[in-house]
Amino acid sequence: MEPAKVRTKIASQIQHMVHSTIVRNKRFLDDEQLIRSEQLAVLEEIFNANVRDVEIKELSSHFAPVFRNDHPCHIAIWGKTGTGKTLTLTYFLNLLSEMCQAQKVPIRWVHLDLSNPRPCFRALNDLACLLNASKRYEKGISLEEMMLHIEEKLSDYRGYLILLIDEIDNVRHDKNNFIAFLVRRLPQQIPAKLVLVLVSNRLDWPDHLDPRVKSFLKLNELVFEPYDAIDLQHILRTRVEKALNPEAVEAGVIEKIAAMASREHGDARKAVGLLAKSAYLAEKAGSAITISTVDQAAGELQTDRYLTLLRTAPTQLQAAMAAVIEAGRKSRKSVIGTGQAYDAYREFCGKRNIRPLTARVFGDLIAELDLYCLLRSRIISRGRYGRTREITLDLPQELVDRMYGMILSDSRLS
DNA sequence: TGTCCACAGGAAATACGGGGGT
DNA sequence: ACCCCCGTATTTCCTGTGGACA
Repeated sequence: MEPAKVRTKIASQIQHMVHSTIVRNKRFLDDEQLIRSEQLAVLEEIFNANVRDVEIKELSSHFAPVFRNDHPCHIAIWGKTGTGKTLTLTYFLNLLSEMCQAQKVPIRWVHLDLSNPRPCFRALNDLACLLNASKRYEKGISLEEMMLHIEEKLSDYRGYLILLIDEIDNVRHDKNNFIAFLVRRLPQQIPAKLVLVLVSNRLDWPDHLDPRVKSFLKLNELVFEPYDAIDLQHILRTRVEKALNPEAVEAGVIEKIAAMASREHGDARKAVGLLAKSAYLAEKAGSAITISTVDQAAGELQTDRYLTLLRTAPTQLQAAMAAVIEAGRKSRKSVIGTGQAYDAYREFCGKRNIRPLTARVFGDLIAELDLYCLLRSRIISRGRYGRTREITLDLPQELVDRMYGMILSDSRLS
């Protein structure tokens, strides 16, 4: 085909895609891809629907002293992942600073995101960067100097300073040092009115703190409940309007996704993920999103979860899984005993040049796989023929085959 | 009723590895 | 750079167990 024709053909295909598409704006199905103003727009709509109303009210009353020139105390926020802690706080603090500006109250807030773990030094360095107090260091500067940088930078700021510290329990090693700096030292060294907002998904993190630091840490507490089905429906509707062609979403779909998500975890991100997957599947099939599309999408997400779980698992666990699959194929009965599985495991390790572990650990590996629901095992007694674990693979055959293939192709198994 | 199978799974011993101090 | 220490992974050792079978 000559180039010009190819070009018109592709162009018409694209045109077609644009018109027939279910997904209008893919980015609204994934928060990572949204720029800040878009995120806020989404939030605006969600909060207008009274979702997270209680929490916003709590926050408002906590920060109300700001307008009376008082000093609010620190606040700890707890809640599971996907309950919108970060987003709600970002939204709220933006709102707060707007109001403060209107009333000429000097305020500043920074968001220190520790969603992946890092040592005290990194956390401090990141904080310093956010405050424009220093450049990024790999090493070569002591904690002390870093703290001085921060203090110096803030030495002439007299307004409110709000530090939103996300996933604070991710500070490894000398967590005490980090908190102590924020709670005890910093407020004394700088004139600003410091308010810490400490976000975490573990209720028990202050328990590991040095008691001396802990006693200084006067906290107000706020817990984010998981979203319920109604909240999730609001959230999903907003996304459908922004990201999809609403006509392509059949009645009941949103309700179904919301119900599934709230029953399982109440995690909004996962709910939106399910919506995204459904939309993707429907688009591929050229149909609207129906209830059965959602079921299919949920199934695929489940499959993906199993596969990634296994992919990221330690080699020995993979080997154990592969051995169970092999043993299951060989015996052609649905159940296998620990002994057979262990034999298969040794054989597998021999072939692939892995050092086999003892039967004792192998038993623990099986228990772990059971925990992950990758297989099912129960202990039975066969009388004088001994006691053993009865291992069953009751996952769909297709999934088992994919898992097996994935393990074999793993680069760590040479 | 006692025996004995074929493991489970707890406890202690030991090997390993990585971080922190010097 | 080196070593030491400590937490974790693994091994070793051992006791316990439910029920078929004689």
